[in-house]
Amino acid sequence: MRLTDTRTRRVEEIRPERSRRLTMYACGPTVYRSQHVGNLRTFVLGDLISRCAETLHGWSVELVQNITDVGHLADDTGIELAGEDKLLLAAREENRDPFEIARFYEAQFHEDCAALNIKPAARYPRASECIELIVDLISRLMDKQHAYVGADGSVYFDARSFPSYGAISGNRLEDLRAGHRQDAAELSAGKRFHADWALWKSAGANRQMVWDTAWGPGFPGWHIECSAMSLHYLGETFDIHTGGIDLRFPHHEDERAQSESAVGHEVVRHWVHGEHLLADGRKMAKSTGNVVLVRDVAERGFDPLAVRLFYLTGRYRQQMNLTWDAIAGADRRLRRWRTKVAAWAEAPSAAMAEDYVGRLREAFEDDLDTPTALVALADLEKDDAVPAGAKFETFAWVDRVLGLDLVRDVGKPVMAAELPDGAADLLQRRERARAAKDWAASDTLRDELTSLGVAVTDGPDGQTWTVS
RNA sequence: GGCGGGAUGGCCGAGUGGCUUAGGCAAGGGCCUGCAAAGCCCUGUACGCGGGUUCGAUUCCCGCUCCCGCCUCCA
Repeated sequence: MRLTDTRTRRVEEIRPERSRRLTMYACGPTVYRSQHVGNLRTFVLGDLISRCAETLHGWSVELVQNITDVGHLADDTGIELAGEDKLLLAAREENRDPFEIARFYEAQFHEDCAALNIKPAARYPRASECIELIVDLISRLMDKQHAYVGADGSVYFDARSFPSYGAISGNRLEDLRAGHRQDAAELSAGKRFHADWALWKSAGANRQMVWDTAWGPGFPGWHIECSAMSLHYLGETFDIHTGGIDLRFPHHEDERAQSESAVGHEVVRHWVHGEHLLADGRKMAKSTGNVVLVRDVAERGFDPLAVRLFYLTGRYRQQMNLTWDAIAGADRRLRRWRTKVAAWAEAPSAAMAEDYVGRLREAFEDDLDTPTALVALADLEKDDAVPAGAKFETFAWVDRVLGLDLVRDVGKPVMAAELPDGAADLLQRRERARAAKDWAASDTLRDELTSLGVAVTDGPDGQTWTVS
């Protein structure tokens, strides 16, 4: 398996350190709002790596994904307003327990992942439940002189104590512009150097989500939880760390500095970053106002997995521009494939089409070249030389990587679908109308059946129907 | 100012020094149908701008323009 490593800036051969077990950490959601399809794109990236490892190599995958439910959550005001649970909104406005909010969005995150066929991680540690790990790690960094208590009582990491700072992002400490987006004085308060960052934030006036420590009451900084969790759950060396490209700096740079300063060597063997999903040509973000949620896709009548297929039409290292036309196109292709796969499943069984399997395998291995894999599938779909049974087996196999539920409709026509009330009668009347060549009545009845969710098709042997 | 990624036909999006210049969706034509839908077959339109290298560049080099992202909220 080859993947582009952000740190080495090259495509690297991935071999698990522990021969057949791939260890991976995926930066997870901050659960104070809904995850949008841009966030989900990155999670699908991790899922693709997992599925390739399992399906193509037979490796087991140990994936850990954090749930950030403390920290910068505390002073963020960006909560969803439209279509949200009113109780939740009230809780927020009345300054009720923020953990209620966190748990609500955490549950929603899992639902959205399930809708996109993202396989669950082995663990989803919550930051709020890893405070001990975090405090221990900060203590180690203090002991090793990589951290200090600032003038404001917060604990900071001393960026200049980590010589290879910038290895992932290409940034140089001396070139970073202090306070590029915020007031420099405010940001640097308590720090010795503007690029230092908080490991432990002093509670200040906050009363909720605050823990007591030797440095006083407070809460963890943004980056430290990932170091603490990954070191604890995956060990001092693990294979792959994924995340969105925006996390490359400062989040992953800082995480790397913390982890390596603590253990004294490189912890993450390969950093893999997914590019952004754009909408209207801009990064999808709440603040930009171009957010699309999984439920928005469903509400327009599209299968959420059309979004997953849409991701697959581009490479993970490229930005993609989301349009509803593109989603509609993916949705249509998805339906067509499912219908065909179901039809092929009825044919005599046959072994997989090995030449196509080879093409597919090679595409995935080549830095997750999913567009090329989809081309191979399009070719296979139309290849008359391949028996239907072999097409079925090959599509079923590849779906273990693609995760598109391509076999969803298999066996469906065999099962007797329940007709809605009155539909059987309409069908009988339509059959009589057709026999009498009363096309006007036939069309009216077809419309009525459609509104009941029964799709009628006319063929040489009369009408057939399916229930949607 | 530093760092990272782009600009391909109506839309999305691969890719390549020339060879049949992906694929999907849409569109146009056809088959099928009483008419549709679905399905099937066929068919266009392209490589941001200006130089250079080359027999030949969308692909390599130089310059330019524009776009997106990060520089301590960010997938």
